[in-house]
Amino acid sequence: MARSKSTQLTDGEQSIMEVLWKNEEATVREIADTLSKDKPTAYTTVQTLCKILAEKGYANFRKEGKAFIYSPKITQKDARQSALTSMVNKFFGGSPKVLAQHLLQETDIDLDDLEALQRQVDLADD
Amino acid sequence: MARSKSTQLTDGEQSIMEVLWKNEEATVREIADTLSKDKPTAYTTVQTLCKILAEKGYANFRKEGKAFIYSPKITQKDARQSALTSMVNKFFGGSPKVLAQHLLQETDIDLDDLEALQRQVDLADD
DNA sequence: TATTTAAAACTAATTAATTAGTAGATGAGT
DNA sequence: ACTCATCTACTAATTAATTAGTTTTAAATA
Repeated sequence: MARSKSTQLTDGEQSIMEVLWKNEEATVREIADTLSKDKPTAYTTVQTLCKILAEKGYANFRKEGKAFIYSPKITQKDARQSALTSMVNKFFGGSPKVLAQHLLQETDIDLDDLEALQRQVDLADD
Repeated sequence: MARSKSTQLTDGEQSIMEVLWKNEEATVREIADTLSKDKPTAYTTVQTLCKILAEKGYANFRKEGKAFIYSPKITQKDARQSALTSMVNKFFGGSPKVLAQHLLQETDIDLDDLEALQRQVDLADD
């Protein structure tokens, strides 16, 4: 037996999704160029990862001319939620409250910050 | 080129650390038995993982008789912090506040809960 | 239309992660 | 001391993840 395919976004997949979320849609070329600003990335590497993202159901694609244009199939919010859930399960005994407590204890976030955030949440409907 | 060794705890490593944190220390046999309650796990599988945990600096070991006894070298709190930091970087643009906002929006945690947690934090000095 | 260019498709190599079997060493009990 | 149980050490197989080269195809342009 060996490892089973991760349901989570891997690091490589994640960095491409980041571009797709920012741009709404993008060609492989655009993604490769964007990622290469940060770290030189071969065109074919991006191509491979895009194909995997589509296979895994994270991205859609359509053909325009001879190039594929990729777009996100899941929202960033959903990806965050899914990552958060799995991390809470793995590290915080499945309890978001334990995570919240950890945040209050170990980061510089305090109640005032959270109250401010709460107000934003109440206002915006995103 | 291929993937580089993960600095994060992998799933397998994590499940063993969980036992070590709960028991303070444990033999391979004890860990294997504990994990097997959940999912049948070969003794040698646990043995391999324990060795890796020691190599990676997550666990200590000492010999007693012919058996090794493993103990955690990092605290659960540290593991949580490190996991949290890397997940905030990966999914929340490096901002714990964005994570906090997400928590308020997408989970059933509200400000009252957080205030209660804050009081606990203020009392306990852990 | 022939050529150039750029994209997809295919191929492939490497390594971590996962899982566990087998052989050999060692300590415990008789 | 000898046997038996058990532990470590060694070996190994599989697959996802990562990265990118090579070949083929198709669009653009001269």
